[in-house]
Amino acid sequence: MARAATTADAFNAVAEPRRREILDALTQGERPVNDLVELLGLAQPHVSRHLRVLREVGAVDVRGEGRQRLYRLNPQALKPIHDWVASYRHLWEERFELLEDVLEDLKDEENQQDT
Amino acid sequence: MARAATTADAFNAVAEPRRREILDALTQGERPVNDLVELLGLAQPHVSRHLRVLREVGAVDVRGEGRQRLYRLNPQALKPIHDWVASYRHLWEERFELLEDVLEDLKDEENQQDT
DNA sequence: CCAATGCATATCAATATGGGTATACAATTT
DNA sequence: AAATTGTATACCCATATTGATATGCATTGG
Repeated sequence: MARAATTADAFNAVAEPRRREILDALTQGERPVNDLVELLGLAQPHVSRHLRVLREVGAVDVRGEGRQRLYRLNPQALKPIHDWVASYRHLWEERFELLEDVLEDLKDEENQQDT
Repeated sequence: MARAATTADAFNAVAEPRRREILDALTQGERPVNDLVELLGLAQPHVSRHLRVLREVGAVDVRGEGRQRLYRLNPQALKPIHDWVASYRHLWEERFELLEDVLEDLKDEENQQDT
């Protein structure tokens, strides 16, 4: 048996650095393929391929706009990853650091309310 | 070019479900290989192989104890993953849910203080 | 209607995976 | 010292990946 398909789940899809870059870029908002091609400095077919993988695990959505295809982030697909690692967090963080982070979360929360 | 090695980084190492199971098991504490063999229901050579990958990315440490090899979790190796997904968290969570989680974190924190 | 633009897909190569099985090695026990 | 237990490593196979390149298809412009 070979390694699990990259489309098997978000864990596999996101193991590829370029795909993480794509997702990172999409946090800025919807983008057509060529934007990503430029941003990543990859050949267009590669970007399309990566986007396909991301689409198959539900990490991005597409929308046709004229002859462009606009890709948009679908962050919920990353939740399983978050949930899994999050359960390890207390193991590497000391108590005080943990508290700090929680307080930071609260601050972030407030900032968002202002937005 | 082929896919990145599973030992390339924690992202790749952890993309394999069995390796996540191993890490999950190790949250309970140090364990010899055969314990994991039983827990996972995998052949011993496979478990050893998975452990090697996890060792190479720093996710576990080993210690020889008699003829056993005791593996222990090294959770800090997962921090990069956490940090990456965490930045997406606010994108999938609604404000109220976020607040709830923060409160839950606080509660967890208190519980740990009691431990 | 034909050309051009924006993407997607197909194909080829090189690679390394994960599982199976056999075997080597190390520490213990008898 | 020989046998046993606990692990690691070597080798085989089938598979699917990433990158390159060429090509197909759809939408829009002239």
